[in-house]
Amino acid sequence: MSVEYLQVAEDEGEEPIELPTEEDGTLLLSTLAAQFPGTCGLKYRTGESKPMRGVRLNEGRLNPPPEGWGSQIFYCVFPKENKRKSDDNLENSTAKTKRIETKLRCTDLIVLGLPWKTTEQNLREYFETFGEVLMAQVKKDSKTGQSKGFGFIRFASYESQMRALAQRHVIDGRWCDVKVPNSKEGLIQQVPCKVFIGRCTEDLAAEDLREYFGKFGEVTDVFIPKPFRAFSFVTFLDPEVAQSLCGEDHIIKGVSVHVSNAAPKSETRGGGGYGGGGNRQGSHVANRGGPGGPDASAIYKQCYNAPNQGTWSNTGHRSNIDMPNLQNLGITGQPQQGGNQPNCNPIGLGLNLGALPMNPALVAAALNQAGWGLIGNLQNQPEQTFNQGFSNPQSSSGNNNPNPNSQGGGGGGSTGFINWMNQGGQGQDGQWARPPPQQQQDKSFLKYD
DNA sequence: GTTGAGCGTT
Repeated sequence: MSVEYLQVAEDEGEEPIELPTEEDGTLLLSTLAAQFPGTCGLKYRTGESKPMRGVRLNEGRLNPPPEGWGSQIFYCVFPKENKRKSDDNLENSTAKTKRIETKLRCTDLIVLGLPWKTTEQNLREYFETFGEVLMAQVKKDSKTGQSKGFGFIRFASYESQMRALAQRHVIDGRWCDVKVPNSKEGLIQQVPCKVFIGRCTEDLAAEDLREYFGKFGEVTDVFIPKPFRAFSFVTFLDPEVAQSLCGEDHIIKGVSVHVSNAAPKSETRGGGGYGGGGNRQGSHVANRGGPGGPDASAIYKQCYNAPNQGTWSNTGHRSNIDMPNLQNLGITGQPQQGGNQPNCNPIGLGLNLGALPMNPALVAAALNQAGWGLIGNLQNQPEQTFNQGFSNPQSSSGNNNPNPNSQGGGGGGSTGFINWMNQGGQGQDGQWARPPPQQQQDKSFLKYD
């Protein structure tokens, strides 16, 4: 049998090297990353003066273009870090860009939930797609050599570390969590990644915000409430960047917006509900870790049904930085089979959506408080996981398009819940067009008057 | 040869 090779270069103008493909014609991302550490994908030119085209990535395998790999040269794609160099046409192009170079030290990271079969080599190869891996070890029983199902990794760059911490992982077919050792919640940001953008106008689209704020650091999410509420949220990969922008005024497309902390103004109204529980060290940030309520995570655990190997494969969400780290929500589910799931309406954990006079802004605020600040990202979840209980009659759930590019909350919603949320304007008075099916009628902590 | 929340024999 002959192995097919394709030519890959780090960038245009660089000398390509040949990489072997697999039997099925795909190129393993790990193969690619072995030669180009830090790569997260491939792109290629379809013609002169045409834009680059991305190569499909699915389950760690890069799929050839329809016409095959051919003899053309493919170029590595690297995670966007410090994109722009100089922005002279910018009102706000101060030395801020430098802030994102703030280097924070790396720590060992614990990887929980490894399959028994995963070796240190596997572990290393998997995480090399996030950046240079300095150390990878799988803890084993000293006698039997059997894996204990967890291990440690160490990245060379804090950037990579944050990327790895920012999402859940599927390693050798199993959901795994990456955490800072002995930090209970894993990705608890001491500093919030999310900022509140006030004074937005309606023509400030998610893409505008993403592009503009992308100058200061990688933007992982943009959320614009619908209907229009004159504010939005921008989430950065680097909390330092988010922090550095707080309190500032920025001009985007001629609109002066104000950046501030994404903390909800009213922490907990009336004592009931969420805010109080998870608060630590006086921080009241929107996207701190898990829900404050003690039983919320239990409900999440019950509800969450991680995709099994047979179904997650066609979603293409791996290596997607936009994928929320569900462990923050108390979700540690593994693919589980059978069993009656309880109500999987995530709002059912306390938000009574059956109540009528509810507007999206309230929900957004409540979700924020409940630790669902990443809600804008959840549309990237495989439908069968997130959409349970939210099957929108308008969104045919037979459609399993990967929806690869997160446009934040403003993007073309594809999942039932997001659609449902975004339908807020369709009803009269900006009310929710219709409550989702399967809402729970009991405990409501949200008060609106 | 089994297991599935946790925290690293060096």
